Amino acid sequence: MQIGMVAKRIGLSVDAIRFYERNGLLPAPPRTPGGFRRYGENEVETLAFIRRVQGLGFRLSEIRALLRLRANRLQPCAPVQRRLQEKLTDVRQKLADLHGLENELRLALRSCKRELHKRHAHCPILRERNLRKAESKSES
Amino acid sequence: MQIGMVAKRIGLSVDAIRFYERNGLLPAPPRTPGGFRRYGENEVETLAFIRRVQGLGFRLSEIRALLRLRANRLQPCAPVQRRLQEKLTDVRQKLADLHGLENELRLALRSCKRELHKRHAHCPILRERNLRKAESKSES
DNA sequence: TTTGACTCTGGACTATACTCCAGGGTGTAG
DNA sequence: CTACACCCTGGAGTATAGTCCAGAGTCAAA
Repeated sequence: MQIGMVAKRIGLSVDAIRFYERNGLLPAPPRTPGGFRRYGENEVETLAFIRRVQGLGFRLSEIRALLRLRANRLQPCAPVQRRLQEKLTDVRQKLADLHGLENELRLALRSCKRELHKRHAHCPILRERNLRKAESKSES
Repeated sequence: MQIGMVAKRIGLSVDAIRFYERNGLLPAPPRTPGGFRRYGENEVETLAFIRRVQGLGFRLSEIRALLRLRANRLQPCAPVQRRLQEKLTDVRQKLADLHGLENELRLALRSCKRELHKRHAHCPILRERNLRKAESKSES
């Protein structure tokens, strides 16, 4: 199978596959005498694996580590578990951050709407002194 | 006030402030005869504004637009409201995505743990055929 | 006047995960 | 044999939000 076919089957670009090879995620495959890469099902599986764990939020450097684990056939589960746990912690942190952000945005939006109701021309978001603290003496 | 002082007060790097100037977020301030930037409270407020809305998850290109709104003193609230609403929608989308991700990670982790209990040596994450579908005939 | 801290510019560099391109070669069907 | 689709390499470019640097100049105090 040549690279374009693999790309189509997995749903990646040809460039992406070559990029993975250059960056040590996919081993260099055998070539035709003319230099074309020839892939088998193994490589396709590896690429599918990459896509899948990428979908789990791992970045390529982390996937590289996972692939090394996968390469030696001992396949120890514990390190993977540790990584998953770390990733889960990350995700939960991000969730908390985003919840906070959502709240701030809701408040900001609400103050904006109140302002419109009162038919004031000035926006409380733009005029920051209304929101933070009244440190505004030196207003140009 | 010179740039280092402003940087310290706002909690930005000197380079970041110059970067904002280069990129049209902060107007070019007056200079000393020797070429040093001289800032007043106005600029400090603008930088505080930048930090604040950046904390609300806006990126610099969006902040640039907000600053333009802020510059003409009409200060229309409605466009700001629209942007806040869009940003809120974004954030909620991201939250949903992350919740999904969290769930997937939890499941992956659980299957990993089950496997350890059973004292199997192979990790279900690394051996993807256990998770996807059993299309494994051509296993090298 | 000298010192030391600060500032100036332009440009290169960081990380991420690729994409796009030119200029050339290959594989295969008709 | 010729066309045409496909592939090769190396390098540049994309977006984001800055950081880091050299080499030079400036400011204020002692």
